[in-house]
Amino acid sequence: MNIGDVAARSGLPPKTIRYYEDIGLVRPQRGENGYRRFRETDLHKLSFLGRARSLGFSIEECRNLLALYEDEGRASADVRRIASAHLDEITRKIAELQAMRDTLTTLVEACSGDDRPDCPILTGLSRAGAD
Amino acid sequence: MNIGDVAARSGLPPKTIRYYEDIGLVRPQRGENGYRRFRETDLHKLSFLGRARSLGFSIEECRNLLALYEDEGRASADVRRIASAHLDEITRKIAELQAMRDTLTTLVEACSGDDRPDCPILTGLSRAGAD
DNA sequence: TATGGGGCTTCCAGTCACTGGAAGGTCAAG
DNA sequence: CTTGACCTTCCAGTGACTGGAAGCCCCATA
Repeated sequence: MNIGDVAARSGLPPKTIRYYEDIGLVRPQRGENGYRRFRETDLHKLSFLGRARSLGFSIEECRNLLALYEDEGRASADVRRIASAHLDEITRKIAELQAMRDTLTTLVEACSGDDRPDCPILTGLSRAGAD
Repeated sequence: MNIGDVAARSGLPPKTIRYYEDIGLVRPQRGENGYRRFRETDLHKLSFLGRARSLGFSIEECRNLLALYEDEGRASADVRRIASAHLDEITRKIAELQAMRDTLTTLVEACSGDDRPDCPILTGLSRAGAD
């Protein structure tokens, strides 16, 4: 398979696949013309990476997950540890965003949104009081 | 005020304040020794920026908000429009993170997390099925 | 007056995970 | 033989800082 084929089948852009090779996540072979030649296992890896990335795992986390994926003697505890840590991080981010949303919702609802200059949003942003 | 003073009073690191000057968000004066000299209005702007950033507004959004903040003839509708768009974006991100969390939670709960290699998390990441 | 320490300056490089674009080689169809 | 799609590499840019180096400046103390 050429890069375009794996791109279509994995859902990843060719640029991203080249980048993943650059950083050592996949190691496709090369044809005589210099083109990358991907095997089925490469495709599986890339699909795995695409799904892990879409769940928000960082590249380094993906690298570790991929290593465990390929290690037949792994302990599932190691996988679980990575996933749990990531889950905590996601939960933290959700809480952070919800706090932003709550504050912003209050401000937006208080703003008349007309052609007058008075604006509780700007007041809220400029006030030194409690956030 | 020197940069250390505004940093302490605004809560922003000196590096960030210099960066904000670089990109034209603040324009402190300069003393004879080359040091930045901040006035109270500069401090207000920086505090405003700090709060807007902490609510997740991008730098460009901050720039626009700051311009409206300083424009006595603004229409609050313009402020509200920016804030509402940002609110929508936050809501979208929360939904995205919650979808990740749901999927991940299911996977993590299904994983025994012991020293055996079987792992539903890895299976979930490698399977071609519906996400 | 020397010196020490902290604060200030600029500039360069790195972060993360790509993404865009330029310049050029390769391949299959018509 | 040409056209156009595909492939290659390399360089630069994104956003919003952050770290670090090299070098002034200022003040207090010995």
